[in-house]
Amino acid sequence: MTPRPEAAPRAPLSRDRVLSAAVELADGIGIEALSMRRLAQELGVVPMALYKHVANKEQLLDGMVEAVVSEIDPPARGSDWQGAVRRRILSARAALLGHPWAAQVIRSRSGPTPAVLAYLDSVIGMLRAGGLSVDLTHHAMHALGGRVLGFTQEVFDAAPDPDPAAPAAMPAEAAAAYPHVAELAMAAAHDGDSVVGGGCDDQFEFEFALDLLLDGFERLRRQGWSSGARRAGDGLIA
Amino acid sequence: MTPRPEAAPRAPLSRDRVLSAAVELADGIGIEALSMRRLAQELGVVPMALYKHVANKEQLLDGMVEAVVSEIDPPARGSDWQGAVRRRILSARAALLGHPWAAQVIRSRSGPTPAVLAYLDSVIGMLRAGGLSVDLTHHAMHALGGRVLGFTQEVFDAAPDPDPAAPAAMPAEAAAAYPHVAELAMAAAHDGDSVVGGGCDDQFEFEFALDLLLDGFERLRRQGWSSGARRAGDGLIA
DNA sequence: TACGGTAGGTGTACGCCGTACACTCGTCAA
DNA sequence: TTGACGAGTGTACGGCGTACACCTACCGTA
Repeated sequence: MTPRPEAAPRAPLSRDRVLSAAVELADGIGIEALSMRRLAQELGVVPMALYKHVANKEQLLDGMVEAVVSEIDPPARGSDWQGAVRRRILSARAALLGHPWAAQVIRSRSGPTPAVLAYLDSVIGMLRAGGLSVDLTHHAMHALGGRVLGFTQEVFDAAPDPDPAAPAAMPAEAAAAYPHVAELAMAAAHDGDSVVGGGCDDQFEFEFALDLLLDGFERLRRQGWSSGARRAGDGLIA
Repeated sequence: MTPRPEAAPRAPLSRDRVLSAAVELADGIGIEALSMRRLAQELGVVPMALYKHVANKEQLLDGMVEAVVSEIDPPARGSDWQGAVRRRILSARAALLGHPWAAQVIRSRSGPTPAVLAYLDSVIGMLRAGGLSVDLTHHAMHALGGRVLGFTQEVFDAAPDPDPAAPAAMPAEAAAAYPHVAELAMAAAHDGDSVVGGGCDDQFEFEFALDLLLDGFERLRRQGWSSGARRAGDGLIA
């Protein structure tokens, strides 16, 4: 009667259990509050027990990234390259949207994890299949940057406003000092947009920028653009 | 003879001295190694002395951002709006390029500091003066995102390769698993580009993406685009 | 049945971190 | 002369990641 449930004997740890608990905890309390000690406590275990399953906190974060990136839908078939890439990127965005910490963690890693690499590989493949040259594909991937994984590229990481009831119509003194910002904030009155990036329609902003880039790539493809010609100067497009 | 230089009596601290020492130290040892204790030591002072000049580490970081952003050249006059915005953004990039930690710190702040706000205000003003509608300007600013301050938008923050002599031609096994990535890495042989973002010409990539966006804005302006019409779907441009 | 190796969980401890709080000491106005 | 004040100090606390030694339950083998 060794495994008798006299006091809920706690399931044994495993790397997967550690990682998914970490993801869930980060979702709940934020990545900056996620510590090895806090995670251990959540799992009903002493902190050092975690180190039997992950080498250190860095590797824990890597594992969390892998877990999240693996949720991205596989690529769909058919249709034009722009639509295909668009759908894939939007599904990446959807997958990462529930894990606001993921962008920051991925950016902070020094190199890509296998799942990220596989994802990037698939997007590159779609661009190539769409007829973009290696050269153009290369620059397109740089131009997309983190956006390829669905990251928003705001100046600030846009912590959700803790008090959405007072959307801060800009303190009037500030509005005078920064008139153009104030004009934008005023106009974005579809909800209380504070400065830039407060309460706008993130999804629309994301798709706007994405489509602008994809259209640009397609235009360059059609005209056989190559990075050899026309470097600096005014405008890539004649 | 109180201030006699018997042992280099150390200049008194000041907020400015603290901030500029912090900027210099972060440039030297990296932002993650910058601690209040380390900074104090650099200034020949006990850690708590810093707290007479900055409220806490958060405010220290804010002050560092202000210091760096204030280095951005003032806007130039004349010429078309694209050229003007382009030059301003490239000078922001130039200013922040010497402080690789700045992008990360700015992103991690929850709100904009005054200098950042003033800079954004000036860029918005240039777009408006160029004839973009409030609506289009708003979305353009979101599309630019951190790029408006010269941030690169790579998936990874691209720590400089500590061993540039071994540029990692991709381990062959990896090349097989990620063929499209390998193709790109191979082609970007103008130097040892590892994966995506290793050793490419960052300045070119930045200008490529920037010009693509600016051209897109101008195109939308010319056709009187408004976010009211044509939301989701395939392509912003008819 | 006895035994030795091993994998997983524990406990203690170290050196960092940010910073609260009480203090000393030099300067200067009244 | 005194007393307030601002700058720098010293000590201490709670948190962090994790090295290292330990215990213990389980296993295959002899």
